[in-house]
Amino acid sequence: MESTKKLFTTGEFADLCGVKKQTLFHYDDIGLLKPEYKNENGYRYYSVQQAEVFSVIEMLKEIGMVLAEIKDFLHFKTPEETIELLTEKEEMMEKKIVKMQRTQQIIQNKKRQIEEALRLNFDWFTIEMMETEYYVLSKNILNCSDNEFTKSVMSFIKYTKKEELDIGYPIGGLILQEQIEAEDYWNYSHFYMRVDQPGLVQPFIKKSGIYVVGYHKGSYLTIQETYRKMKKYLSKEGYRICGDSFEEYVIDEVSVSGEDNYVTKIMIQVEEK
Amino acid sequence: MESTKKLFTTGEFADLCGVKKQTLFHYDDIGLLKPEYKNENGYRYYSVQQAEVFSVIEMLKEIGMVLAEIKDFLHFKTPEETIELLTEKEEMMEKKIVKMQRTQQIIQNKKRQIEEALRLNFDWFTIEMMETEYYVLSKNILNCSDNEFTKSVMSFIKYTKKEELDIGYPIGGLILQEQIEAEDYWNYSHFYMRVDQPGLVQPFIKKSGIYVVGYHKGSYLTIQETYRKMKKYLSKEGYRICGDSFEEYVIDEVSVSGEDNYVTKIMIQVEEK
DNA sequence: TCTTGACTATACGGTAACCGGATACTTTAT
DNA sequence: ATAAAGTATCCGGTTACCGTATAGTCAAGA
Repeated sequence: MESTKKLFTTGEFADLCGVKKQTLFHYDDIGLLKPEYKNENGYRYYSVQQAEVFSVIEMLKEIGMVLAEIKDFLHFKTPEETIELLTEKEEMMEKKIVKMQRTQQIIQNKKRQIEEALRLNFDWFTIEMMETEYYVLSKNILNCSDNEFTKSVMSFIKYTKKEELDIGYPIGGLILQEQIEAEDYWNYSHFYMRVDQPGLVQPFIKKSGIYVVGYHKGSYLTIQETYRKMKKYLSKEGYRICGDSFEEYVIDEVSVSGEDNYVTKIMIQVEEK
Repeated sequence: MESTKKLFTTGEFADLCGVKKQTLFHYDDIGLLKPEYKNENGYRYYSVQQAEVFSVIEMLKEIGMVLAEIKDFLHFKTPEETIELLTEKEEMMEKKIVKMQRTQQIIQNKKRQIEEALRLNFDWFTIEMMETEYYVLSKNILNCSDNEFTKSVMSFIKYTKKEELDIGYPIGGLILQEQIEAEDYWNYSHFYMRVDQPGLVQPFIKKSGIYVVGYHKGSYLTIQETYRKMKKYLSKEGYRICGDSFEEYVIDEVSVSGEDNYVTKIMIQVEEK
């Protein structure tokens, strides 16, 4: 709305739109938003309406269109096409928002994980009552070759990505009771990832019950030390292992530098002797 | 979790992470994510843990950190700092989400506006009962100079931006009853923008009542034609203008090309003679 | 009317975070 | 041993600008 053509200079218009003059030069260059009028010396003058156009450009940018697309759109448009595009973009926005909310949840979970890790004492073992938890498992990787191992990791990680199962919980490794007893500590049977809701796919269930919980600090190459101490602790306290071992990196390269500072949480179901 | 160092080639790792090899080369170049091991021929090999690091990098990117920042962060980190950063970024995410939701709302309103405009007949006038609506107004711009005009538009638009009042409704122009009667059709008294909730600031109120509603197609320079027709219509139907005129561009450069296709909605409160 | 200071345009270079292609070399499976 | 598939490096290009230098222009006051 304006009474007569009252125009803005590039500087004013840039200020109005909250951008640099450069941006307007650029938009002029690529033909996205040409000033209403250019005087004989090349001075640009913009109208109020163009501020509306500018804000639409900003909006379309925000929903992920590149300038060239926006230009095309603003050139060949009918109200119907505009509605169509807006509808399409509205859906994209929705997806983006959902993705960001998921990321937010991941951040929260990671934070909680680190906070928990900060509060704990690595040298102690505890016996804890644990609730049922649900996991998705990778293929069986017991005694597998390097090649099969890499393939399994890949397909598992890609699977969790595709299904959007990663919500900030770490990837865990499952070691069967047999392997623990045989001191075959680096022979995982599966990878796992915790999921919140039992969901569509048949989940693996970590039974509720009493678990020994311990933390190993340092590279996984030295994890046998912690397992040995844990076994000693268990026999002293009168417990016996009665399930598989769940291993999770609770502190890894993400939050500290160097393997020596990694922390692995170990959980094994036990029973009183 | 892994039993022994089983490594991925660049191609495999890229596939695993869902990116191009180029990205990994780039991250290696800038020192953001260096492969665990490089053989004598320069072949890169990545570990499973690095996939975790990669996904954190992606997350940090998503929340708006540039690679250099991410690199710094991943280098000088303690769990405490990680938490601090995550907390900060979590808030940023929240704001971003809110902003996107606002954009979504704007899109919805624009769509509705265009849809309404598509359904209407430009050549008819109607008498409608209208509910109370709330507006924010610009400074008074009656009889003002070009310079004052531009200044007022600027401060008004900047104000609506700052206060985030623009939720997809068009900027409107208010013409006082006097001006309408004097056929002084381009002398606006204020700009306005409709707001949903009465909010903090003292809003201007468009009273509920009966309004004549008409649409002008074409440049605002020819709007007097529509006003004349409207007046004729009103006297024929036995109505008299009893309020100011509210003008809104319902179809502008945003959805069509060229002033000739613009559509201005005109609303004036009336009473029976 | 002239001067001065604030503003403007153009041109050129640079930035981030990659992408794609060309070329030459390695690995690996047969 | 050989071929197919994969890899590294170099180089240029991309998008949406930002900064700076230079030169020209505008507008307000003396």
